[in-house]
Amino acid sequence: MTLYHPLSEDLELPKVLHALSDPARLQIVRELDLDPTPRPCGSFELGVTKSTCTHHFRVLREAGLVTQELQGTSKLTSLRREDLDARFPGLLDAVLDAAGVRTLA
Amino acid sequence: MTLYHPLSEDLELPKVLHALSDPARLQIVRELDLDPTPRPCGSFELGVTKSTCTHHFRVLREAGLVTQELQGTSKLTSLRREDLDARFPGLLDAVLDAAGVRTLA
DNA sequence: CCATAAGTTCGATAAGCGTCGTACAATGAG
DNA sequence: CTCATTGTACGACGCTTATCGAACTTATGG
Repeated sequence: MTLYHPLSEDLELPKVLHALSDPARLQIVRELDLDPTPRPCGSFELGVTKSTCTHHFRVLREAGLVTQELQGTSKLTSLRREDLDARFPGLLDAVLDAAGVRTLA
Repeated sequence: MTLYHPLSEDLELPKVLHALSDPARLQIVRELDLDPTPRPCGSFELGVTKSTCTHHFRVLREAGLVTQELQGTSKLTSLRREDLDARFPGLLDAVLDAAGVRTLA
């Protein structure tokens, strides 16, 4: 069973914005931007349970913000920087800049 | 009774992104950007009822995206461009550019 | 082989959202 | 004054969301 990932050209702006409008998910994207090494879901400090975590990563993946590849019992997550920049130039940078203005409003 | 408008420095990124994540509201912001003349709420082609319209404008106002001033029986809406650019530089432009890529995904 | 670790799945719950219709308030035009 | 216009208030509706806990799956390390 392969994980669903929308094609770059099929990314929808409202879905992307909605995915980014949750503090936990914004935090995930932010951490992935600071350190682009693909990381397992569990390595994020989100203060939510595993099942909630699963939920947030699925939202991010289905909106096209991240990819997830299975690696043993882990699932490595990476930011889809190039795809996002291609489809919505400047958007991710602007959001990340905005998220950095304060310690995370 | 005066309408609530958050201060520029109090705008919260998740709220702003959420406000922009609805197609109808994105459309409103887009139209206000194309023609910055303050307009009454009724002058937007949104295909929703008046009460739904009221709802969307309140969400935009409370997120800090627009101002609304009473003028007779109308309520003139304007985009808070300067405030947004000051608080989240480049964000609005990036979103509007992204919204323009297709006819509104 | 067994135990652990990493995620998923499946309810469940409580809250929020987008939408509508109807009734209401306030202003401006005749 | 009266009426049309513009928008609000309120309640209702169905849907989605964020969250959790418990049970399950799957791979890895001893």
